[in-house]
Amino acid sequence: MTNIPEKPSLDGIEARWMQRWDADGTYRFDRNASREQVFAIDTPPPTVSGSLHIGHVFSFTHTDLVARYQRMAGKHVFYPIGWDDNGLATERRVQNVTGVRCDPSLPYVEGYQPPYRGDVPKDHRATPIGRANFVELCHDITAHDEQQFEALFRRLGLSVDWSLVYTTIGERARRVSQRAFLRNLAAGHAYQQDAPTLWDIDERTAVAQAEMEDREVAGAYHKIAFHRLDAGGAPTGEALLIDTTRPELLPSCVALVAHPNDERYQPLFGHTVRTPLFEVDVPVVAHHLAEPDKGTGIAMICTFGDVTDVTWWRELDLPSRALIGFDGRFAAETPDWITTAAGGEAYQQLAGLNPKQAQKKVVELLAASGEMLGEPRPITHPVKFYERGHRALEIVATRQWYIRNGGRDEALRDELVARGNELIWHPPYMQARYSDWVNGLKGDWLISRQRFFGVPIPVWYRLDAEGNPLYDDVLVPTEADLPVDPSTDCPAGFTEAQRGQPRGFVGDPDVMDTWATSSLTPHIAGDWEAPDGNDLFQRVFPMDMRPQAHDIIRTWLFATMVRSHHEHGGVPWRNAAISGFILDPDRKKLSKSKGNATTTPIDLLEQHGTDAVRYWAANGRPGVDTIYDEGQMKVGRKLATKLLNATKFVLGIGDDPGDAGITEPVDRAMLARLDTVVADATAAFEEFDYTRALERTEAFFWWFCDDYVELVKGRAYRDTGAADVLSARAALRAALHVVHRLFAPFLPFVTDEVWSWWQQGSVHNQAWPTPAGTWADASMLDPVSEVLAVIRRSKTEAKLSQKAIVSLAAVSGPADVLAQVRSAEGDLRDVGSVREMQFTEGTELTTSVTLAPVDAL
RNA sequence: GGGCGCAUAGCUCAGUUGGUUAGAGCACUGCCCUUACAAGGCAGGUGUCGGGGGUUCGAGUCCCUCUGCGCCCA
Repeated sequence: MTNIPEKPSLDGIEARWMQRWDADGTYRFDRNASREQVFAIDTPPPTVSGSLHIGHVFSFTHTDLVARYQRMAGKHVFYPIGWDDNGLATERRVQNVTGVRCDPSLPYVEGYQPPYRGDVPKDHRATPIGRANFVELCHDITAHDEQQFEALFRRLGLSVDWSLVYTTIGERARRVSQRAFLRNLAAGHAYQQDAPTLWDIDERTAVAQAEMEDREVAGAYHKIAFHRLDAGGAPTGEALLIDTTRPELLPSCVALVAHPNDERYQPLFGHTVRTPLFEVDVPVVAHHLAEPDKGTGIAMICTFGDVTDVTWWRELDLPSRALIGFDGRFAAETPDWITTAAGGEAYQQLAGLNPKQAQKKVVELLAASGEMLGEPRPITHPVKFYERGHRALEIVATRQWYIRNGGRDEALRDELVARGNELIWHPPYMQARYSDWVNGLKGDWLISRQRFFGVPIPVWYRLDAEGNPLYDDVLVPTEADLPVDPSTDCPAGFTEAQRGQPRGFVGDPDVMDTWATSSLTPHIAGDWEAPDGNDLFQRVFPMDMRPQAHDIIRTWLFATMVRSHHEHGGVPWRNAAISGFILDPDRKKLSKSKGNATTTPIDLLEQHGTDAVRYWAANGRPGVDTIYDEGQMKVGRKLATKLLNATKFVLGIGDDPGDAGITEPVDRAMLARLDTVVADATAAFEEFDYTRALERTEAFFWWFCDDYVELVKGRAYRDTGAADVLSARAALRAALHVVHRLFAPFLPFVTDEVWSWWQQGSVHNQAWPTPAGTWADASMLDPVSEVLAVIRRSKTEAKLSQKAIVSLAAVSGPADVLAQVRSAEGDLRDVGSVREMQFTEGTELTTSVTLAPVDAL
C-alpha cells in the first residue's frame, strides 16, 4: 500500500483524472494495430448548433461502457468523435446569433464583422452578406460551440481519443463526401432529375423523404362545382361537385379522379369537365388511390398539392401545370393552359400571392361566381412538413441530385433490406424499424440542398452558346483535387474568366444534404483514401459498433448503409447498438421544448458526480427508454463512496501478504463466487448488455462488503502471521484487484482513484479479469450467510448492538451443509461474538441463537 | 390506419430454454455511534405478475383476445 488518503473523497476527482488521462494518453489509439486487434466505434457526431442534453449523457455513456470493456479485454479501441456542424441548423443559429442572412449574389468582404454576437434585437432586419462571409461566420460560431461540447464529454469521462476529432464541414469531410459522390456518379448511383420535389418555401430548399413529417393541422373542405360538358364540349349546365382542402390549386388542376369501382362516376371516366373560374377542360380519370368515402368521392388532381398528386401525375401520365415557384408564390404570368379571357382575369388576381393568400382569393371568387357550395367545413388533417420547418411543404418541379436508395428499384431495396441481416442489432427488434423504413420508401434519396453551409456538390455544367447550362454535360474534378468549391474553383480546361459566359461553365450552386455527409462518418473518421496514403481506414473499417438512438435509424443508420453498400458492397459495421430515450417521471419524452428538461448535463455531473450519473445511465439497457431518476444517481454515488471506503479498509489491514496461499475454505469460496461474476459480466458485455454486467458486479460487491469482509475481518486483523490470517488478507486483495477492474467501465473516476492507491498505471489500461477457475466451489457461502443472518437478526430483534455476546449458536442441518458451516466456524464466532457453537444433524438448515445476558461482558 | 415495444411491490426495474415459497434497489419502519464507511450498518412489512380465455402435470414466462401507455411510420 502506498498513499491512501486519511479521509477518501469523491470531491474533485473528475478534474484530477481527466487531466491525468489526457496527459498520459490513456485512451490513445494505436495506429499500428491490425484490424483483428481493433475495436472501432462509429460515434454519432452531435449537432453543435443544438445543445447537449441529458439524452446525450445517457447514450454516450452506453457507448463508453462498451469502449472501456473492449479496451480492457485487449482491443485497441478506435473511438473518435465528431461534431456535426454543417447544414441548415447551423445556418439558422448563425442567423439568429449574428443578425445576418446569406445572399449569394454579394461579394466577399475582407475582415467582415457581423452586426451582433448574440442579443440580436427583435426589430433587427437581417443584414445580407455574401456566401463566403456567411460560411466564415458559420465556422466561427461552431468552433466555439465545439469547445463547449468537448469540455462536457471530457467531464463525462468518455474514453474518446481526443486527437481524432473531426467535423462534418472540415476539409476531410468535404474531401470524403465529394469523393463518395463522384464515385456514386461514375457508378450510376447518383443522378440528377427534373421532378416534383418536396420544397420548404421559407428555407427555399428541397427536402428529402426522411426529413419530412406529418403534422395535424386545421384545414377546411371546400365544395366546388366543376362544369359537365356535352359530347360537343359545350356546358350541359350540370355541376360535378368535388371536395378539396386546397382550392387555390384550381388553376393547376389537370384531372378529376375517382375510384375505378365507384359506380357514381364510372359513366364519366374518359369524359371531360371544365374547371370553375379558370375554364380549363380536364379529363375524369380512374385510380385505385381515390377514396370513395372521402368527400364526394371524386377529387381534383393538381400539380402538385400532395404526394398522392405526384403518384397520380406519374402513373396516369398527366401534364404538369405547376404554378407555385421556389419563392412559394404563384407565377406572375398567366399560364398558357388558361386560355379564356375570364380565366386569365381570374388568374391575374392570384399572380404573386402565397398559397394562403391565394386560397382566400379563390374562395372569394368562387363564392362570387356561385361555383362554391356552402361554407368551408373545418377539418384537421395530416399535412407534410419539413421537420425543421414552420409552413407546410409545397411540391415544386425542380432539377435535383439523387442517390439511389431502393425507393425506385425493387432489387436494390431487397439488397438493402438484406444488408440489415448482416448487422447484429442490440436489441434485435430494432431491425424491424430499418426494414419497415426501407420497404416503405417512395423515391430515391434527394441529396441536393439550395443552401450555403454544407459540402458543395462538386460539379460544374458546360454552358451553351446562349449561356444556358447544359445539365447533361457535367464537368467533374479529379479526386486528387478534392475538396473543391465549384463557386470559386474552375473545372479543368477552363479559366475563371469563362464562369457564366457562353460556351463557358457554371458551378452547381447547391450543397449536399447533411446526411449525405454524415452517412460517411466511418470514412471521415477513418480517413478514407487518405491523401498521405495512410492505411488507417483498412485498420478500422468495417467498424465494430454503431451506437445511436432509434429515431434516426431511418436517416443516419440507413443512409450509412446505402453509402457502404454502393461503395464497398458490404455493411459499414458489425453491431448496431440502439439506445432509448429519457423519459420524465410521467413517462413523457424528455425534451427542452416540453419544458421538462430543465437540468443541464453539467449541473447533473456537478451535483451528483460523474460516476453517479454514469451509474444511472448504465442502468438503461440497449433500446429501452429510461426514466430520469436522480434517486438512481444517489445510489451510484453511494456505490462510489463505498468503493473508496472498502478499498481503504482492505488495503489498511496489515501488510501486503505477497504470494501467501489462499487456503481457507471461505476465502476460496468467495473467490469462486467472484469467478462466476467475472464470467457473467464478461458474457454480458460481449452481448452489449452492460446493465447486466453492472448488476452482477454490484450485487457481488455489496455481498462482499456486508458478509465476507465482516466474516473475515477479525481473522485478517490478527497479527499472528499464521496461514489463515495471510489467507484472508490475500483473498481480500485478490478480490479487490478484480472488483476494481469490473467496475472500471462504469465508474472510471473512482476506480482509477482507488487503483492508484496500490497499483501502477491506469486501471483503464489493465487486462479485463478472467475467471481463475481454481477456487472450487462457492456453495458454502449461502449457508454461512444464512447462519450469520440469523445471528444478526436475533440481536436486532432483541434491540441489542451487533457486538452483543451470543452464548450459544446451535446449528442444525444436513451433514454436508453442516460441514460447510463448520468450515467457517471461527469466522462466524468472530463476527457474531459467539461463545459456543453446536452442530447437530437435521433435515434442513436451522439456527437457534441464545443471547448472553446483557451484563455478561 | 399499419408496425414495434411496454404493463411484475408505493416508485424504478430484474426475472435466462415454462419448473420449489416471484426477487433487487429506492422509499418506509425499527434497532445499532460495531477497530472502512452515520453520506454508514443490521433487520422488517409490502404483490389478483394490467383484464379475460387457452395450451400444459405445472404459466410472470408460450398462444389468442381485450384494455392502457410509449415510440416509429402512414
